[in-house]
Amino acid sequence: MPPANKGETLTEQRRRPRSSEPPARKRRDAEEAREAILDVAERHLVEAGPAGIRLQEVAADAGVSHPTVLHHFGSREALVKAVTARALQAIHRDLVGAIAASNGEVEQLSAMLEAVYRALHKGGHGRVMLWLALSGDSIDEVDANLRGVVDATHALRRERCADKGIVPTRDDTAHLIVLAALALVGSTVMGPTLLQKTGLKDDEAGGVRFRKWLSKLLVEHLEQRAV
Amino acid sequence: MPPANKGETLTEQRRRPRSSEPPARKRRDAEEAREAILDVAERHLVEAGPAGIRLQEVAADAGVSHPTVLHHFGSREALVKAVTARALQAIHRDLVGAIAASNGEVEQLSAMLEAVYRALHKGGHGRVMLWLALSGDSIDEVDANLRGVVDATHALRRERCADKGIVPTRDDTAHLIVLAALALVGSTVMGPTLLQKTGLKDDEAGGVRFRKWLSKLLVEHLEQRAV
DNA sequence: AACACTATTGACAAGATTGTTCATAAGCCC
DNA sequence: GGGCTTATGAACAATCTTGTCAATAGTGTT
Repeated sequence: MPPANKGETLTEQRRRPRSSEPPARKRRDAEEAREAILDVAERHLVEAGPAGIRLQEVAADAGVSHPTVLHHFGSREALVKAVTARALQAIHRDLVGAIAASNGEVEQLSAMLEAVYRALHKGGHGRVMLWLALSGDSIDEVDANLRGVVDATHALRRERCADKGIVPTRDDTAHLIVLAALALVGSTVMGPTLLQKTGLKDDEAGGVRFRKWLSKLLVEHLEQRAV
Repeated sequence: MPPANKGETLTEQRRRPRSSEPPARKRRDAEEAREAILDVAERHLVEAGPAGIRLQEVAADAGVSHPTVLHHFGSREALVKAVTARALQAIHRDLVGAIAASNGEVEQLSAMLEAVYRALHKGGHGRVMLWLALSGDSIDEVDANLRGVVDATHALRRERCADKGIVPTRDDTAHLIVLAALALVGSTVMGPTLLQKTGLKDDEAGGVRFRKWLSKLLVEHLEQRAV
């Protein structure tokens, strides 16, 4: 039968003296340890998604034992929540930074697309967004500002279109943003594959050319009468 | 795992007569059983990705025991390979069907986009493609015909453009296909979320409107001088 | 009806994974 | 230094997951 020995001797066994080597612990500040563990967990999140985060692997990569991870986060689920929350905040921050850096000048649309793509590519942010979207986790922390992006873009656009006497609808601008988001996020995961399978170059230059082409397409539309 | 007892009495135990109820087996043809198991496994693939396929869950949902699944597929990995291969063949078939159904007339581009989207949405094909792309599995079975799609589209386009004396480049057509693929595949996973977070309606009608808008955008470009 | 073939399953095994407990030790304050 | 807080890890436990093995039971063939 599995029970084997009963619990009387357990305390005895546990109190036996340490055999020989005191294995040199290093004690870090709690916040420091949390951040180090989260760094490792985020790499695993990017690579294998939330379901691929294993306590033992994360602990081993962070150079600690897995009970230490549990000590700092309480449970695996709490760790996953913490790492996704931190990753989504980083994505939000990087996206806002990328958009703000290239101020919404139409001439710089190509630069803006490139900056947003790099923000999504760096640190696997695009992958994280798709992992979470597929896994059913909410990504509210990220898209909370999408409405702001639409509104800001639309205001800028109406201002520029006033000269020509045409008034673009907000839905049109919103659709533009949705398309750009789908193209940029998707290309962080399927970009090289799609470029290669359509007969295009799948290296970095090929990606840059695609995004330049995309910005041209969008500018074409922006400078036309907007329905 | 607890060590439990050793194996001397195992044969004895195994040969003990069945206690009471012979639990009524139903025997299916091997091919039939394989397909039934693959159907269940594919649902799990759509829902949780290749890493989320569990032998016990698949077996339970298929109404068999997990050794039966192993009997038919040999190993979990072989099951995953079989289900992904079958899913990718189905995706290929549905995509070719959707593209062929609406013959590449520019006026019907909206209908074609809608048909391709429905093909990607039905049965979670878009989700499967993204799961596999994120998981690093190759999807060669699907995109083998992407080059064909590009070439066919480009031939049709050159024919139509001959009247106006402009010659579009193949790269331009390929970029169009890449953009459409990114938009349609991505919208099967992030579509409603993005529509909602940009302030658009996130129901089915909102999706249709986005794809109609996209077809308009593409037609605008197609009817212009092509660089 | 006897037999061969094989689809099916219960029982077991080995490893992986998460979580608990307790002793230890590192750092900090008096 | 002495004592307190707490970060850390060894050992253990419980469950999950894949895989093996042998017995059982349908199905068709002779």
